[in-house]
Amino acid sequence: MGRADFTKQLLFDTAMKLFAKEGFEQTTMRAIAAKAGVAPGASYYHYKSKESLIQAYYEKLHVDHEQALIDFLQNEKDFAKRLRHVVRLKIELAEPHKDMARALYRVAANPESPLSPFSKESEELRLKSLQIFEQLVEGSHGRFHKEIRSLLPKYLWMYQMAIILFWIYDTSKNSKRTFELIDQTVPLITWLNDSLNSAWSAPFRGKIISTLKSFEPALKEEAN
Amino acid sequence: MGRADFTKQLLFDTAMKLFAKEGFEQTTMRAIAAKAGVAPGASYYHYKSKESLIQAYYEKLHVDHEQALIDFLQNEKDFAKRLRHVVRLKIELAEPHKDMARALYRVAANPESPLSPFSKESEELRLKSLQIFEQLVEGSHGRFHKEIRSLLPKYLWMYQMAIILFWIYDTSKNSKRTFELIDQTVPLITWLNDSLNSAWSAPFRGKIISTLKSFEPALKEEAN
DNA sequence: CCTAATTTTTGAACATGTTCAAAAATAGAT
DNA sequence: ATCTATTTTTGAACATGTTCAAAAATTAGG
Repeated sequence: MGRADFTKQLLFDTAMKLFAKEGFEQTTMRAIAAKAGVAPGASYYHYKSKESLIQAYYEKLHVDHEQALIDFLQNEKDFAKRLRHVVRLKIELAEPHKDMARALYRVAANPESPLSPFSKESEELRLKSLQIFEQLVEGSHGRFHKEIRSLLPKYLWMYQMAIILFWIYDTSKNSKRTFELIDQTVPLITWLNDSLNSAWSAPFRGKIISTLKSFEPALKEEAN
Repeated sequence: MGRADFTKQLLFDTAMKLFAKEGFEQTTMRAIAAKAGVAPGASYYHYKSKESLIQAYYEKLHVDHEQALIDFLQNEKDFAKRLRHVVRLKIELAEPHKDMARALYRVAANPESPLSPFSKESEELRLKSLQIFEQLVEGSHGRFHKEIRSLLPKYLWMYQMAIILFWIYDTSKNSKRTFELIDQTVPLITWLNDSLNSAWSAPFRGKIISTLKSFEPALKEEAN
């Protein structure tokens, strides 16, 4: 690890510590640099902005998530249980740094920002996240309508986004309500999915699928 | 109108003009003050922050929305048509200032911010927005399950929030895709609502209603 | 080793949102 | 009208994210 890599890692670690202790807003770039023993400008050599430190964190979060899921997804094959666990785990891992999530979310709200979940710059991370849900569906026992099955990963990704959104605003102790929400919505999703296989839903199935198709989250590239 | 009110209004108008022309980020408080012919500090006497100018805009947007709906809601009684029109109109009115919506959204992502849609400070506006949906449901022909009917306004408000969220990220020309999304999801909502009245949904109805109840958006006050 | 090119670091300077004590304008009371 | 209290305005100063030219450290070639 060269001098530069060392400094970069040091800045990241220092920033994470300070963000956790003081909060994202309250932590100044000067403080990070000072604590790391470098000049303020150094931070900007390694990280494009204060917010890009967050993206670095999110990449790490994703890796941790993926890592922690390997065993589980190999053993548990029930769709509902898989979905519940994947989403709960994401929140559990993110919980200690909630205000970083909020900060990211803030910047991410600007579609032109490179940190937007739909931007070109974050495409790589987005696709990696998607893979988790592809894997989730892939290894699941359970009946899926053929077309639904191919759309499902993207929509489950969206579902996770929605849960994260709820969590960001959730002020209950230990985000208790978010976990309750997951526990209550996962069965609904399963039920909805099962319903789409039932005969009674036939008349509407086509319409639903075409809506789902035309608005499926564009995770790969732009098209207006 | 006293001197202060005049200055306040002048600052608001000037800010809106500059935001529309240059964008929210690109417009500096100094520029607003200069164009309005006052000192920078004056802006902060009348508006707590740059973002609070946005809230002022959102209040105005709401009033415009309400105003423009009066006639329509009196004449059109079909639920789906009412919902479609209310939500489309909101977007149409907001469209010219999309990047202000984005800026608001950004700040709003912090639940501790007074601009958060769930904060105490914006409770008044939130309740007023809710009233539109109460009115919408109230005057609708159509069958509603009794318990659903009382929950519906809040969830339609949430639906509108979701549409706004989509719109914020929508980069299609004139936000075309957002309007398509509205046109396609309104029938789905109607269908879902109708479905809940059907016999086949009986076994799940209780569960759905209790989930809807326990997670109904807390638009009035906090409770963990 | 020595030198030149490249990478990394520095720290002062800049831009902009915001604060604040002092000044100016206004309103109220006598 | 004069004095006092209150409201409104001013503009310099501050905090912090960020930039950038110069300096220092490192690497590569001979």
